[in-house]
This record gives sequence, structure tokens and C-alpha cells, in this order.
Amino acid sequence: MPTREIPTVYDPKAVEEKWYKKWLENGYFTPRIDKEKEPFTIVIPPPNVTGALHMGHALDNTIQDVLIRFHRMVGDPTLWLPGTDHAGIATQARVEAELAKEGTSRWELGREKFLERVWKWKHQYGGKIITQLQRLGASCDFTRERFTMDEGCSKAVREVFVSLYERGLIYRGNYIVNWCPHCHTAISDIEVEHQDTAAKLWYVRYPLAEGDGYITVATTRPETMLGDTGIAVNPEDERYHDLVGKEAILPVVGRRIPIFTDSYVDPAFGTGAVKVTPAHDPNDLEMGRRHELEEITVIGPNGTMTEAAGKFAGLDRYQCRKQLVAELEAEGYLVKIEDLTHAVGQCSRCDTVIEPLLSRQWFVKMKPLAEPALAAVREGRIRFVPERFTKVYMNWLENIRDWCISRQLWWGHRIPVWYCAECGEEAASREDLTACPRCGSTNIEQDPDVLDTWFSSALWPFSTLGWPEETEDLAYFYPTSVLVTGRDIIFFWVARMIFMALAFMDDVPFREVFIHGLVLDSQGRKMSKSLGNGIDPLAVIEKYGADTLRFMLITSSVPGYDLRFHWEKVEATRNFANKIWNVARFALINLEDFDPTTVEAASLDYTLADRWIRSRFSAVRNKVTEEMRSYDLGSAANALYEFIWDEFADWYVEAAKLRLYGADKKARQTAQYVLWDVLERTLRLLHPFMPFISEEIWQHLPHSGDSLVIAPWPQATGGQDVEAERDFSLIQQLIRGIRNARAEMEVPPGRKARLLIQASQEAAAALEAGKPYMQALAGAGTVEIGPVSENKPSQAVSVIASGVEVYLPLADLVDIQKEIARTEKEIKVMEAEVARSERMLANKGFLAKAPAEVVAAEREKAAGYKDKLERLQQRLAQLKG
RNA sequence: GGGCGGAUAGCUCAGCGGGAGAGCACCUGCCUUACAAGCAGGGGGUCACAGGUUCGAUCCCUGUUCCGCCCA
Repeated sequence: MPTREIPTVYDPKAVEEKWYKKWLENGYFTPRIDKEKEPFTIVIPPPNVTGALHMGHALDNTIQDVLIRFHRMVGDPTLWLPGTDHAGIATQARVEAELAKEGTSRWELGREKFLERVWKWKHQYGGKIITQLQRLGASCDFTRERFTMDEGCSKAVREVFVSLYERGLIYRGNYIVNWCPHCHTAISDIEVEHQDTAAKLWYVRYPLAEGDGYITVATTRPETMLGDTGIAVNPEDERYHDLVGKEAILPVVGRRIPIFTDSYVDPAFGTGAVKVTPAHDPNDLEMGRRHELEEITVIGPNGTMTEAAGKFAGLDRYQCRKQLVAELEAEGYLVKIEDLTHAVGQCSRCDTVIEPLLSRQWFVKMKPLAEPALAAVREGRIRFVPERFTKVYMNWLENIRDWCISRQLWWGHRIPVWYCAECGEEAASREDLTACPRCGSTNIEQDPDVLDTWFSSALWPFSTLGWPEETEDLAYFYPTSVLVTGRDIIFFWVARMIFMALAFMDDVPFREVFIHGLVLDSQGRKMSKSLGNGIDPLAVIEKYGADTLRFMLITSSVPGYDLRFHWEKVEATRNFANKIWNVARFALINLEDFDPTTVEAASLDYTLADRWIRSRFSAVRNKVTEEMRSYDLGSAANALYEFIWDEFADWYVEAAKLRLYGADKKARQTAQYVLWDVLERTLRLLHPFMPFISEEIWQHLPHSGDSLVIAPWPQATGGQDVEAERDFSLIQQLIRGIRNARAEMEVPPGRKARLLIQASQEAAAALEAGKPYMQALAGAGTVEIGPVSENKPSQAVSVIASGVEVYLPLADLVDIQKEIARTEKEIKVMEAEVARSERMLANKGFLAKAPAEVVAAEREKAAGYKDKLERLQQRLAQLKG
């Protein structure tokens, strides 16, 4: 027999570790492959190995765990595959920082030693986020944990790279890339964040080569003029017609540069004439290549001016700007300076201003890959939830540019391309090469760069399941069911997984994408290290428990929208956990002598309250189940909150006490049975949201099975008990009315009041059944129920509903003036209701066009209001008479 | 500049075609043998503004204002 005694206060610490350990030991998180069943699969968005759990992870993984636990209970073979991402730049930076402290650097160490060092770091500190996920309660199958740089994933990366290379979808070329002078590597377009910044627009006069005319250009980056090789104007721009084809002299430098037309130029910006610097601006590069301009690199990889910048060589780019502008001004070339704000690209990792740099990099050709990825979503093979994110995804892919995938780092998947020093061969290979495949020379070298981290993440849904091997896991669990991730990562990851999967698996990576928002601080700002406004989920778990954090996050979130973190909400949720704990304590205390296996459920004497709570359970069970499937998790959790607190604890438990404390054995047993049954099944509904507290209580309750983790989801039972819900609702209404009347008449809480009830025939049965509840919950003494009569008590407080009049003859306590005021107030409210209802029913359009059931419902309401109003008016007349 | 989202009680947010809801805060009364992290009662809203569609609009459409995010 399980122990039925539990402590008076819920202590999450005492239970969380215990249960999590047991769950792991029993292998509950590892699915059994059953070919007869459709699996439910999620691959985790792999957090960075360097990472620590933050609120965003907490939300993302709680959502996944709720879905996973639900499906496991429903009986689907359920796999949640965990893992981490090697996070190229972040991890490398972390280890480099360590080296710097030791007074050395990666260059000093050399590539091989450095990588050894990073692996060592990874084994020692990396992946602590995985244990943090366990604190959250995440029920991942850790036997299948993966890492983007492990052998299998690396093999997948090789295969994909070489295959794309062979298909001509990966190429190497000289293009402008986003160069981070601080991280010292190229980064992709989406790793650049655009920040509106106050800036200047410099108007600079370029003299014409012939004659004494000039042309004025406007630029936000005067230092790049050192690399200017042309001036462009819009072909439609008549202001410059006579200058097209002529040459200008680059001030300070003295180079002759051509003036030409290109429709890219916006005649409305600046002067309508733009300087063209092909080596330092992507648009200029395109123009330059159209017009065969020279590409002169004047800013180098570390952000300082190159030799090509002449006398400015060696200066930092901003120093150069200052000096150059001064010189232009001194020599009369500077026309004016305007203020403007424009978007400045910054490195998303270190906030350094990006330098567009012409360099030789590897790219993935996107158009051919994007097309099927667009089609998959357009045709509904992948569905975004909420639906509006479809557009974000489509817009991005429709305007996609080629993806720069090479990074000038050491930590990552090294580009599997070898160059032959003898014959110049460039060979991509699945196996490491030691000799040139063309000339056989051993004088070959592998490309020094590594791949963008997202290249390997893009393969995650299938590389983790064993691809390119044809594994059982891959055959069974792929494609995955749903991807759960934040809206900030649609481009980085979601889109890339989709096109990679379509290109290599010939199938979608997941059928649905559930997008959630960001967790903001209480003022609505993003949580960030620099602001110091982040809240550590582990601190919340430490103080309030994982269930509280989980439930708080879920009930605060609406699909697709950001949510704010408030400690008040955490506390409110903690209070809810405590409510559950205490209602369970109550149950356990009263179930000491109860054994469900000896009870015949069919032969018990169910009361109105029993029927009501069972009907309400059935409704909430259906709602939660439905909303789990439609991803309305916050709504589902709120439904449980309301059911547990408002209906089960506040009403059912109170109503059941009568019989639990009473002498009638069978009545007591019935109450015990319903209390146990509803609580036990409610815990199962609660488990996906609050796995720990639900398990702890469930284990103390009589139950069958080893763990709530693998307990079956409650079945849908018969329909609602409409009659019980209606009758109990009437009783609740009267009890509230009586409580209110007592409070307003200042009846001492301990004083029992006799109830005289006059009711219509229809209401009588419900009232008879509700009698004990009114006695217990409304401080009623004897209750007399009779037909409506002229004979109404005068020195009494009244509670009036449709078809029912309740009188509390409290002789000395009744203040007639107060009672008149109360009645008048209610009459006013009721008059407004009747008026509203009658206005609707008098509207011919309403009667003719509104659905019949709406009209019928309105008629019924109107009748009820009118009945109540009449009774109130009679009562008022009596009080005044 | 383009796109998306938001504006509902003092605060934070649900609801999204048929009588305005929750939590917190506030007021009143209760240590009622599960819970004071609680129980019971109560007050509080021209649902941003202006038009339109509809028998009926907080909800749908258009526009305006103000906030936020994404893309260029």
C-alpha cells in the first residue's frame, strides 16, 4: 500500500530530483519502436554547447516536453531527440579567451593543438545545458543524444557538402561578404543585425577630368572613396545627361574614374549621383561588374586601411574617415554635411560594425534549393502554427541570396576541399585526401576554412537519426512530427532544414512548425547580457520548483506572441501548485481507509455534486485534449487551473465534506470514490504541464501502473451530464446569493440562518438535491422548500432567482431599508437585461436572420429575466408596503 | 521604404460576430479540523479613434494615431 501521508507544504526540491532520477533509470523516455503505430517525433533545437539555459530555452523546451509527454501518454511511440550545437564562433571565442588569460593564443598553439584544446573544453564544460534541461523536467531520450560535430553528424555534413558541390550548388567565388573585423571571419547575411544609427551624409565634389565642371556625390562612408572606380547616375536622370560618358577626378587620390548610367541608382537620394566602390559595397560590386570596373580593396580584414589607400594605409577605418574628411574640406571638395539615420550592419555576436569586404568564399546557390522549399509550404506539406508565419518564411525564401558558408575559424566542420599545388586541381571529397586525384601529387592542402555552424544544424532532423546510413531510426522516426522554435530563428534554421531535407531526404523534415514568441522582461525588453535584465530559469526552479516555472511559462504564452516575465505571475503559479498539493492532502487524509479495487463504481449512490464534477471533468478533459492537438497549450493549462481551483477545490471538495465526515457508509464511500477518481484522472491531465508534483501526488494515491509518465491519457467518457450541470449551477447561484446577502446584512459568520424557499415545480427537485450544499456552504440551518405562495416572510432577507425565492428570516438582523436598497439595485440590473433582451426580440431583422437557436436562447433568457424581475418587484412592493 | 503584430479593469494579459473575463493590486469580513501561498463577499472597463459591412461589432473590412518586431 502506498503511503497516504504527505507534508503540509509542497517542497519541490524534495521531489523533483527523486522522480527525475527514477524516470531516467526506468528508461521511460526511450521509445519502443512499434511498426503498427505512427510515432510522434521532435528533434530538439540544439542549444549551443557553450550555452547556459535561459528563459527562451525554458519556454521552448517546456512546450516540447508538454507535447512529448502528452503523446507518450496517448500511447504514441514518442521520441524527443536531444543534442547540442558546436556553435563555431561562440565556442572558439570562449576557448580563445581562456588562452588569452594564459598569455597565449590559437596562433601560437597551432590548429591541431587548438582543436584538441576545444574538444577538451567541450568534454569538460560543454553540454552542461543538457543537465539544466533535466532540471526543467525535459523527457528527452538521452540515449540518443547527439552533437553536431560527432562522427555521424560530421559524416552527414561531408556527404551534403560534396553532393551539393557535385550538383553545382556549391561554388567558390569573390564576392562582398559581411566581414566582422572583431571575430575575424565572414558571416552570413542573417548574422548581421541592422541598427538604426544617427549618421552623416557627406556631399563631395568630384572635378571633371575635362573642363572646370564637377559632379557632386553623397556618401555615408567617405573613407571608401579611396577605392572608388566610377560614378553612377540613373539613366532617366536628365540632370546628368551631359556628363555621362565623361570622366571625373577622384579628389585626394587623383584617379580618373568614368561617369556612367545604371538603373540601380535612386535619383532621389542625395544628389542622384553615387560614387561606386566595388570592393566595399555589394551593390557597387554588382554595378562594377556590369560596367567592368576595377575592384580596389582599401580596407583590410582587421578594419584598417590597406596599402591601396596610399598615404592612409595602416589607419583605422574611422581615423581615416576623419583625416580624409578634414583634407577634403581643406581643399574645398566638401560641399556640405547632412544628418541622417540609416541602418548600420553589426555583427550579431559582438556588435562590431560589419565591413563589407570583397573576398574569396564558399557559397550555396540558393535559387534551386529555395524553390522546392517554397512549394512544400505552399502545398501544405509543412504547416506553420500560427499560420501568419508562413508569410515571413515565404518572403524570405522568395528574396533569398546565395548563402556564404565559409568561416575563417578553426572550430567547425572543415571544408572538405583540397587544392593541388602542382596542377591546381580543386577536389571536394567524402574521404580525406592525401594525394591529388588528378595528378597524384601529394603536395595538396585542405581548404583552411570551416563551415557555417548552421550548415550542420540544417541537417539536424535527419543527421541525428543516422543519415546517410539507412538506420531503423531514420526509417521509423523521420519525418519528425513538429518543430518547436522561436520566431527569431525561422531564417537561420527552419528554412534551411526544409530545403536541405527536401534536397537529401526527398521529404519534409517535419510536418508542422510551431512558432512561439520571446520571453521579455517585465518592461517588455529583450533579455540580454548587456542589459543585465535576464532572469535565470534555474534560479526560478531553485526557489519555486520546475513545475511552477513550466506552468507559468505555458499559461503566460499565446502561440506566436511574446510574453513578459513577472515575478508576480511566478508567485501566483506557485500558489496554484500549493493549492493542488493541499487539495491532494485533503484527499489523502480522507482516503485512508479507501481502496478503489473493492468498490463497484456502478452501484454507488452518486449525488448531484458527484454527477456535476464528473461532467465538468469530462468537459475539461476534452478541452485539454483538443487544445494539445491545436497547440493552444496556454488555454489548456488555464482550463486545468480553473477546473482544479474553482470547481474541484472550491466547490466539489466542500460539497463532499458532508458525506466524508458523515456516518452513512455508502455515501462516504461514494464521495471517496469520486474524489479519488476525479483527482487521479486530473493528475494525468496535469502531468504534461507539471510532471513532478503530479507524479508525487499520484504515487501516494491508489493507482495502477508504475509512473504517471507512462500512464494512459484519460479516455473521453460519455457526454456531458447537462441536467446535473444545470441543477448544480442553480444551487451555486443561490449559495452565492445567500452569501452575498449575509455579507451585506452583516450576519455573523457563525450564525446559521433558516431558509424558506418558495419554488416552481421545475426547480423543486434540484433544490431538494441542493439542500445539503446550501446548509454546508451558505451557513443555512433548516431548509424548508415549498411552492410559491402569497405568504412571504416579511422580516427576512431575500435571494431571488428565476423560478426561486429564498427567504432568510433573520428577524433582528434584518434592516428593511438595506433590504429595499438591495432589491432596488437588483431590479435596476434586471430591468436593463430585460430591456436589452426585448429590444433584440422586437427586432424583425434579428428574428428573420439570426440563427434559430440564437433566437430561441434569447427567448429563454428573456423569460427567465422577466420572471426574476417580477418576483423582485413583488418583493419590493411587499417591503415597502 | 516594405511587411507583420499590438492598443480590452490601476498593472500584466485572455477572449475575437449574439449578455465584457482572469491573475495581480484594491476594499470588507473570516486563523471554517486541505491550503492565510488560504476562504467568502465587493468595487473597478464609451474593449485607442473615425468610418463601413451586418438583424447585431471588442471581435470582420477601410482609414488615422501611438507602440513593438522583422526585412531593405
